[in-house]
Amino acid sequence: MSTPPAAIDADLGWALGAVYRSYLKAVEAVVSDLPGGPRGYQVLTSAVHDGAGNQADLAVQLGIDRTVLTYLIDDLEECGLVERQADPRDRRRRRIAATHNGTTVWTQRCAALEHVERHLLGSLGADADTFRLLLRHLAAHTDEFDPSTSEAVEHLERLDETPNSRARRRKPDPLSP
Amino acid sequence: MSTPPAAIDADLGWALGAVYRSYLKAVEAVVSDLPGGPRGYQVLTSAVHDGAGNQADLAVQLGIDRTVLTYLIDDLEECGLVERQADPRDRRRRRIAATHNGTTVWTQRCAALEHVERHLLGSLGADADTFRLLLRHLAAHTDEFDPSTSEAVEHLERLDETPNSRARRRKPDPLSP
DNA sequence: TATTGTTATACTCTATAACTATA
DNA sequence: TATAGTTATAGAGTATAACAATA
Repeated sequence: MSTPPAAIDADLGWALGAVYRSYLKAVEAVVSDLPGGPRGYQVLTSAVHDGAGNQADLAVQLGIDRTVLTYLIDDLEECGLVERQADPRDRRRRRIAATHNGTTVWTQRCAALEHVERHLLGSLGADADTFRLLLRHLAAHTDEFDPSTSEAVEHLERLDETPNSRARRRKPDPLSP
Repeated sequence: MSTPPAAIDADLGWALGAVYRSYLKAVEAVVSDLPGGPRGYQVLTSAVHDGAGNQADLAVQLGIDRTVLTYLIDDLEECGLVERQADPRDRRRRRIAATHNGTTVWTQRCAALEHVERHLLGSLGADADTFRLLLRHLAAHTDEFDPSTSEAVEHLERLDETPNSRARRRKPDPLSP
């Protein structure tokens, strides 16, 4: 067999996953003692900057379920990094605010993360800033992408409806092309 | 409070996560009927291109445990997409090869994914190719990054050893800056 | 009635340990 | 003895459903 048309290196999803895993591994040393690890740090970031009005919005922003966020904030609050403040205008809502200690901890970790990220993007050389810029732009515009309106699905030939079974010991139907 | 120094949008980890989640959501419609979803597709990609010599290498490449890969290949094999072939030179090793059907399915999905990815990166305009290039470069060089040798950890002020407790109902020690 | 957040519970996904077979 | 792969099991992570408080 000659050179394959597109090896796994060409797969955008694989590359995204590989870089993301690499990032998580690199960052672990800096934030592993925070409850929730990298995600706990992101909650702290949002709290320091008053990023989200309430928990529901914050959960969407972080891509997690609101019930998961409850436990996460519980731990951060018990560590004295953030605190829940009732919104006087809507007493159902809770504003997540960083404590003084939380702000100090965040500032330190943020500086350390800058070093890690610089190292992580080091192989890009002068293009590291370009990558940051493009990635930030993408992240800011993800909500504009609606898969349901994509023509990619229509492009895909119709397949027999074989629902994806993740159950381990179930014999799946063979996929026909 | 004036403009915060660095909101969550500036966080590289958040941006990576947001884009990665967006990718997974976008791709789901194309690969959801494959066992393992996007990851099953990646195994199929590797199988089509003879990407990994054995399962252990493939597991490392995909960032998953080898025991997880076993179940994943089980399902793909039962669907008739890949098959395990014993390596004649080391009969412990199994080569994961795509079946004829698997190659056909992969070719179709790969074409559909191209559309999804183009749509996903659409907001970057002409810079989409640049982003792909930089991301691929990063993914190819992730192994060069060793967090243990990073100066970022030394940059971080020494903290009391407060191991990260993910247990839900345990009172964690308060973090001192 | 709808929404925010919480809690209990069930489910999914992943990792650990022990095993077989090959080297 | 060490390694590749498998299996059973335990564990971590996540989501579903029911609830209380507020709108």
